[in-house]
Amino acid sequence: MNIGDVAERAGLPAKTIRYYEDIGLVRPTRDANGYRAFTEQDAHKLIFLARARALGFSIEECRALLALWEDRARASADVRAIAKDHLARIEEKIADLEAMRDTLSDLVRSCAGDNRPDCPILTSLAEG
Amino acid sequence: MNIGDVAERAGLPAKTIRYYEDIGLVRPTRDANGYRAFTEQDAHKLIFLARARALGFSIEECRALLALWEDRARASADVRAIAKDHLARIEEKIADLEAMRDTLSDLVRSCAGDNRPDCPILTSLAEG
DNA sequence: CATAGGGCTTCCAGTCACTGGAAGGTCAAG
DNA sequence: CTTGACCTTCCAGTGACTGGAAGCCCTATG
Repeated sequence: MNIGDVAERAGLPAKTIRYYEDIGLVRPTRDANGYRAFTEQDAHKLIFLARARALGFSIEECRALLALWEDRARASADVRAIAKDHLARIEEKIADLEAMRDTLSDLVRSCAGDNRPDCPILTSLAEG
Repeated sequence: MNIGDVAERAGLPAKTIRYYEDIGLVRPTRDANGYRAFTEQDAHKLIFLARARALGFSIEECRALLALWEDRARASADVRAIAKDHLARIEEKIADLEAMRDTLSDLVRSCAGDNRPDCPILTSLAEG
């Protein structure tokens, strides 16, 4: 398979896949013409990566998950620990964003949004 | 005021303030010894910036907000538009993160997390 | 007067995960 | 034979800092 084929199958840009090779997440061989040759297994790996990335796992977490995936003697506890940590970070982020959203929507609601200069948004940023 | 003083007042690292000077958000003068000399106005600007950044506004949005803040002839509509756009992006992010959280917490819940290799998290990443 | 420490300066490099673009090789169709 | 889609490498840029090295400045103490 050429890079374009796996790219389509994984739903990832070819550039991203080249990058994944650079950092050692996939190791395709090469055809005589220098083109990357992806196996079916490589394609599965990339699909796995695309899904893990879509769930917000960092590249290093993906690397760890891939290693566990390929390790038949893994303990599911190790996988679960990674996912749990990640879940906790996501929940933190959501809480942070919700706090921003609440403040911002209050401010947006309180601002007339007309031609006049008076603006509670600016006042709040200036005065706390 | 030296950089350390404004840093403490604004709650920003000195490094960040130097960076803000680099990109033209503040323009302190210099003392004879080369130290940055911040005025009371600079301090207020930095406090404004710190608050806007804490609400998640990008640097370019902060630049625009700062310009509006300093423009007595501004229309509050312009400020409100920036805030509303930002609010919409935050709401998108929250929705994305909530989708991740929901999927992840299902997966974490379904995984035994013991010594055995069977892991629904990996299965789901591999098979969709 | 020397020195020790803290704060200040600049500049360079690294972060994360790509992304864009230039310059050029390869391949299949018409 | 040419066109156009694909592939290659390499370099640089993104956003918003952050870390670190090398060195100057200021104050306080011995």
